[in-house]
Amino acid sequence: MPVITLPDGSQRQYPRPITVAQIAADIGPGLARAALAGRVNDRLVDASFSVADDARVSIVTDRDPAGVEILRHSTAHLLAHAVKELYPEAQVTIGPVIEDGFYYDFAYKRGFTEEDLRKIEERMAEIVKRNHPVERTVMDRDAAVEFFRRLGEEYKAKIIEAIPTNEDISLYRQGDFIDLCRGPHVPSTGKLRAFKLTKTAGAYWRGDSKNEMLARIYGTAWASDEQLKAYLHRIEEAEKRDHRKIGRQLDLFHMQEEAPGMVFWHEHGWRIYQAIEQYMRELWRDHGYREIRTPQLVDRSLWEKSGHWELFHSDMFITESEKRLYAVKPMNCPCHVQVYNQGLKSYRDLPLRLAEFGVCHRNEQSGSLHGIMRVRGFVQDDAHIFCTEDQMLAEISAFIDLLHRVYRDFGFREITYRLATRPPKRLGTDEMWDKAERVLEQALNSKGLVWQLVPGEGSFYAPKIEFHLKDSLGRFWQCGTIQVDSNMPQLLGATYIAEDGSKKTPVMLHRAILGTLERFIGILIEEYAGAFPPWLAPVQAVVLTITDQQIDYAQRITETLRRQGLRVEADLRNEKIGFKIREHTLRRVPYLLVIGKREALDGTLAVRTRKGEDLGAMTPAVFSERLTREIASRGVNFLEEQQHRVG
RNA sequence: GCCCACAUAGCUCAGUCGGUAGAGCACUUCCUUGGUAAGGAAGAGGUCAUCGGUUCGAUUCCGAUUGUGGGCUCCA
Repeated sequence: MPVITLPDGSQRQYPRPITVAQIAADIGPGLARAALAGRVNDRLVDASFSVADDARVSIVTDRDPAGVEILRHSTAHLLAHAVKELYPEAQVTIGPVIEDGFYYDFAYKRGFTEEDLRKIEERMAEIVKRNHPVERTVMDRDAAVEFFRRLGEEYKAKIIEAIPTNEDISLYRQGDFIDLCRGPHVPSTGKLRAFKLTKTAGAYWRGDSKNEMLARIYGTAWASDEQLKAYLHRIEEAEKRDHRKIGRQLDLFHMQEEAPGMVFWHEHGWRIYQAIEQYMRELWRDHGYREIRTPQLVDRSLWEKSGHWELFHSDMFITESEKRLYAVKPMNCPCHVQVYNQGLKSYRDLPLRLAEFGVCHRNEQSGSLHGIMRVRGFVQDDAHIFCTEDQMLAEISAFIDLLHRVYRDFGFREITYRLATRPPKRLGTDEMWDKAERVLEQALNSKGLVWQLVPGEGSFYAPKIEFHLKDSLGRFWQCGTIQVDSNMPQLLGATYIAEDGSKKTPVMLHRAILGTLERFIGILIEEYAGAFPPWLAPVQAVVLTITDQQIDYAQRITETLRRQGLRVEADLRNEKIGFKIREHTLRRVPYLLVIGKREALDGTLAVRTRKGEDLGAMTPAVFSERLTREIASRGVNFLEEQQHRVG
């Protein structure tokens, strides 16, 4: 006699065990149709799940985020079902839900083509029409292994073998297709409607590059066609913000075949770059950092001492001169230790913070290059803090505060925090790693941050906190980092004289806020879709003449504004004003200063923003004063606020 | 590095079932001096990524290389 408590608090009693679907039907026919699954005492279950005891039950529909996840998961099964029907030789492996969709990996003699995708999609629609019930069965582990072996599904068998032997395995069947799955799933294939296969890709079996490549198919699935359409539209819009596209449109930089993974910065891109450098320099100055500069090429012996030669070798560009081998520096840390090592250091010198816009090169795998986000030549806003163990926590904490301040100034709200711990290939003792990981964790917690643990992803010399930002397509990129390292100072002989006169090894904190200027600017371009706030905009204002009569006045004004440190250009071309407005609006110039007969006569400017607002006429002095104030406050346009986030 | 796709004018893209190419924008010149998102006309511009193969003939078909894109692995 189970008593069922519904989310609204109401209770229903049934004479015998009852399924979630029956409860839904008992509540109403609409809900019965909409039911995808159930939640019984907070556990997600199939609609066919039978409730025997008293329980809290809610019906999961596609209005529930968990319901949409179930849709996506079931659509992954639908995809596998279709693939097995069309390509029986393909073996199924795994098919998880991801953000906005799902994928499924198949072992097949070749990758799937666009043509295949169309066929598979059609077959999926057909299976939906057949409306197969989706049924759950349970098998013991060994029987399940045997079962999939007999089907020729070696990968599934291997997956199940990894599950403890005494556990039961749940299988889901729809028509002739059976897959291993924890579930839950939709009650029948007819529930799946709004989906689309989006792309194919290769992916290693078990995510290990030593293993064979599988053929992956990505798809997206939604509760309704409208939602699917909205999603596809959102992706299309996001692609317009691609930094590579905008970089070309705004003439910020280019890359070319002869220098893969290296950026040719053009004047306008370089202005953004310099604005950021200048900003960071001021911050360094105000927070006790000392800026230095170290060499590009360093003899192999230093890299051997630091461990790079052994553990980072394939990432380094090596060059030879007079029978000596040099590496182009992939990191600045060993060089910074050399600067530290000049002269005796006392505990009184600590913490010592050495900063550099460090030009580094890494021979990244060709396949991982990506616009200016992932390059081979880059500049880090790098610094190394040499300190005692007692000072670590305070330094890390101050660093996180500084990073937050910087990200806020650039307009970023959403930061993802990850703690990456010791990798398999590493330097040093476990005690060192224990201590280093602990202090990073402590710092994160003391800030009350929500963070994610990523075991094994630290660098070879230290664990790290990673600060990630999102690009326009929602892909995460690590920008900031802080790493606690006792290895490097020891290997490179860094010491200080402690209070008691003994020689001690300092701890070294590796840290970057932007990460690399290249990646950071890439993210920035996508965040603002090229419409930079005035303090970063390569051109802050353009003076536009209406006729040739105003050329002299326009040139005078432009010169005046430039002398005040503003990035101002003049457009004196013999073109109609509408044409010029259009062009500079498309270039996202924050302010357009129109000069016609009236303005020339009054000694004013007609100010228009890139959003199209008319700010009316003002004198050059007033405009300059307002813009200067705005730049100093690092605000977005006085009329724009945070509108870059919308649309 | 691996899987798949792609590479045509400065940009965005058509096109050639194998007979060496076309549009729009941009560019140059001329006309136009026009008040807030494209004024008009003419002109110039391409070894169809590179190298090789097949062919009477290759930008087109095949192969390799390089680069780019989407993923995977790796990473800031």
